[in-house]
Amino acid sequence: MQVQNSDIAAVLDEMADLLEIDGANPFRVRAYRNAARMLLDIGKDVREMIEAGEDLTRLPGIGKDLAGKIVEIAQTGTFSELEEMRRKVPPQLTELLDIAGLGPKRVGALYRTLGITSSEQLFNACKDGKVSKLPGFGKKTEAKILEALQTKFTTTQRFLIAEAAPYAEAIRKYLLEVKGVRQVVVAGSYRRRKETVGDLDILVTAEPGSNPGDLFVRFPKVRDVLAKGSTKASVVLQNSMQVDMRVVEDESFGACLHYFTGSKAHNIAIRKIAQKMGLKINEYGIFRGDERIAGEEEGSVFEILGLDYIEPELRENRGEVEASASGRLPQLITLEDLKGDLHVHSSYTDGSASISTMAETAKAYGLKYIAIADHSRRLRIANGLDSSSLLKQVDEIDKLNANMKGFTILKAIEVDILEDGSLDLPDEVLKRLDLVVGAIHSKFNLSRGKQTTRILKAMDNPCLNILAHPTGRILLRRDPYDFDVDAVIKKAVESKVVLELNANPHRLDLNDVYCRQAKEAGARIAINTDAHSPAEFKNLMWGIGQARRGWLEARDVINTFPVKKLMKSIKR
DNA sequence: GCCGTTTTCGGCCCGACTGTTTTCAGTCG
Repeated sequence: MQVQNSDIAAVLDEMADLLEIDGANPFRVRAYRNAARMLLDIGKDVREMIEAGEDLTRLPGIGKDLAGKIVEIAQTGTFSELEEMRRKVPPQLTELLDIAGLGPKRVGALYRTLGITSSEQLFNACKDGKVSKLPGFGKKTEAKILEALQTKFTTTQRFLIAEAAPYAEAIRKYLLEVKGVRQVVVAGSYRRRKETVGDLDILVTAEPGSNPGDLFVRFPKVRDVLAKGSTKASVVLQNSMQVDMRVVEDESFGACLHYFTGSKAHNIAIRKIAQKMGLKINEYGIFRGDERIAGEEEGSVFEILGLDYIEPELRENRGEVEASASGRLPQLITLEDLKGDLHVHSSYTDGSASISTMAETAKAYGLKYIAIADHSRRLRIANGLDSSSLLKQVDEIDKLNANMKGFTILKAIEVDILEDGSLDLPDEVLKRLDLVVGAIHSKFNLSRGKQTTRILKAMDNPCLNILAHPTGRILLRRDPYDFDVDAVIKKAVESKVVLELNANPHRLDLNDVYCRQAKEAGARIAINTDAHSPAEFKNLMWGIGQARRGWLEARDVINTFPVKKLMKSIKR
């Protein structure tokens, strides 16, 4: 297994944790954390950069020191200072940081005074009343730790954005009915359309005197109230999702919305610019000295700093601030730009509805075409089509199209890419179709080399038009298969094979970073639902969210084209 | 540990809530 960026990031993050527990300079800790985050964001394989002799100090936040350490990690999986630190601070301590209410200072104190290194030891120490006697700890803290340990309270659980959406909407509606409440907006990673969210951040403006927090903590699905003040409250829902609510004055609404939309890294970048201009930004507004000069509208935050408005999906400090300053922000794709869906299933295989029902539903969603791309014969479990059933389907589609007005059903297949890189149906049959979507549904565990060769070979087949869910990940459940994404993107550019952004909220594959990498390399994307039922067309919104996070514009996405242009441009 | 139109040292985003204190440290976002 090759060392990936995420492996290097994990090692740097561990160092940051241990340094923090050891009481190191917080800015030094931040340097490690920033470096770890940057590695996850750049969309370039650092190991390959090293092999190519590239200068790592040109990466943001990487100086001579960290560059050397990253090289060492890439070669050995660790670095000498971390090994030294592990001898000084037991690495198991980092697990205690996951306990709610325990941060590096307290974990360090528990270790130094009581020698605690595991949650079991911590549990016993609390039971014996030893923890409450430590300076800085008390009875309440001890009880909180015990409760957290007993309920196995984890703050690290994440939820698919589509899972969080019904809760976000329900809480929004609930709060809007509270007397005196004027505005309710769900901010945070939900507003940035991140593929998974750790919590919900809700921003409220209300008449003076009304107290939305009182009702917020009584929302029916609340399990625990973590904190409740006059302007801020936090609760945990029955499904363990944390929800934070913040009440602000109207005059601060814009600044607060920007602040609570984040990301943290984006906010820091914005505040640095303000600082250079002698201004101060906080969640209440933009200030010159004590004078508030803006804050009611979110747009004013950018305007005052001389920046173009940055859409929430871009706010990750991945270059959007610089692009905004120089007028180079992308014109992000919107849901309305989509004209069709090129990956739709029917009851011919594992879909729940007939071709005509899927077509009618797509039409009702405002689409002008869909491609019926059912499974091929290899996928027995899904009743995959052989050549003759596929040709029957082709006949049915021809008949349906004869009676369609202003809508086209394209003839397609989601053909299995077999282990050797060949396609699961003969070329003569595939050539009868309007387009061919290829996908991997087996042998996920091939070696990196073999998996890459398999995909590249499939892309060499001129029948193939679209590579479906290219990395094969299932969010929160299954990692992507191991292959060389850079090579596949390069091949997509050369071969004109389109890469799919699968809009199913469990997949969202390609992800944001790869979408952007593909766009910059000159590859084209198709945003497809992979719908197995009529209800799944609504998933296009999650695909659009991820596409926008990947800086995609309408021209990068082929199913924004009218059907004629689409058919012309998909030809290889 | 990084960084530089206050450039090789001295900064590094900012504030709310809690609990343990009696003015503040720790945690969290």
